[in-house]
Amino acid sequence: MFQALAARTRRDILRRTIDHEQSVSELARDYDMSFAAVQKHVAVLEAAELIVKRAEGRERLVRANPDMIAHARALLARYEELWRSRIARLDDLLAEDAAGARDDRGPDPSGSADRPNQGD
Amino acid sequence: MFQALAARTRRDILRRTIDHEQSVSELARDYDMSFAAVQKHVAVLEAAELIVKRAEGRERLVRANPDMIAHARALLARYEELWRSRIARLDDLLAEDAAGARDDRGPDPSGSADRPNQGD
DNA sequence: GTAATCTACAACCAAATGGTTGTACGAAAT
DNA sequence: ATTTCGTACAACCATTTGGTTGTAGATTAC
Repeated sequence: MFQALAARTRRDILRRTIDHEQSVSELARDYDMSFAAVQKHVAVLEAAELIVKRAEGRERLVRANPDMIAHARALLARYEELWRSRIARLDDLLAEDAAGARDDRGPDPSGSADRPNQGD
Repeated sequence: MFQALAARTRRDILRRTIDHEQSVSELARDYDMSFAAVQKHVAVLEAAELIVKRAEGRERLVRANPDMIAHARALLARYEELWRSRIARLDDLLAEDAAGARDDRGPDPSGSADRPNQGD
């Protein structure tokens, strides 16, 4: 699933089909690549269940599957949950430790806001 | 970034380094692949800023960067936001349509919004 | 000092990925 | 009926990916 989300074109297709369902050729029209290439991207998204297809005449209408998007988000949320529970554990340790030596060298979650630019 | 999250081994490294920072060789010890392979995975995660490395003697200690994980999650949340706003728009359209067609006072949210998919 | 350890990096390889063109087939339009 | 359109799929190609081994530089241990 993350593999399916890894290509920009596929994320764009996903975004567009959230808005409203579109046929494969409608989608393909707006990308600077062949119809077959877009069709393969759609197939990858379909295999990951991030979209669903529906036949209407000779067209195949594509729409996003919000359940799967939510699922991806939930997986990442679990990582954040791990992080928060780690902080909670550290807080506990520090609270106990604070009675003894107050050492200012440690993980600094509040100030760890590196620039979250670049890298999609 | 999604590309960096696409490989299971890398997601596992990420999960492990959320818990506590570990050296590259500590990480490598638990995978059935060469040290160099793990090192390359770490490099990919580092390039995506999903982890940061810190030198301590001859070791390189790896820890997850929760800001970047939150960023990934936020991107997916935007997709969900698009989905919700699409629903909201459809509700608006139906409400306007009801008000325009009739000189009736007030929208009709009771049961008329039953078909959010055009032509399903 | 020398040896062992941890890391980085280059060169190489097989497989997957992202793209192409060409072909084929059902549905729609003429 | 013939053509056009929308789709699927195969074959092919270049690049990337995920892995390997080997070499070299630091740092630590003996």
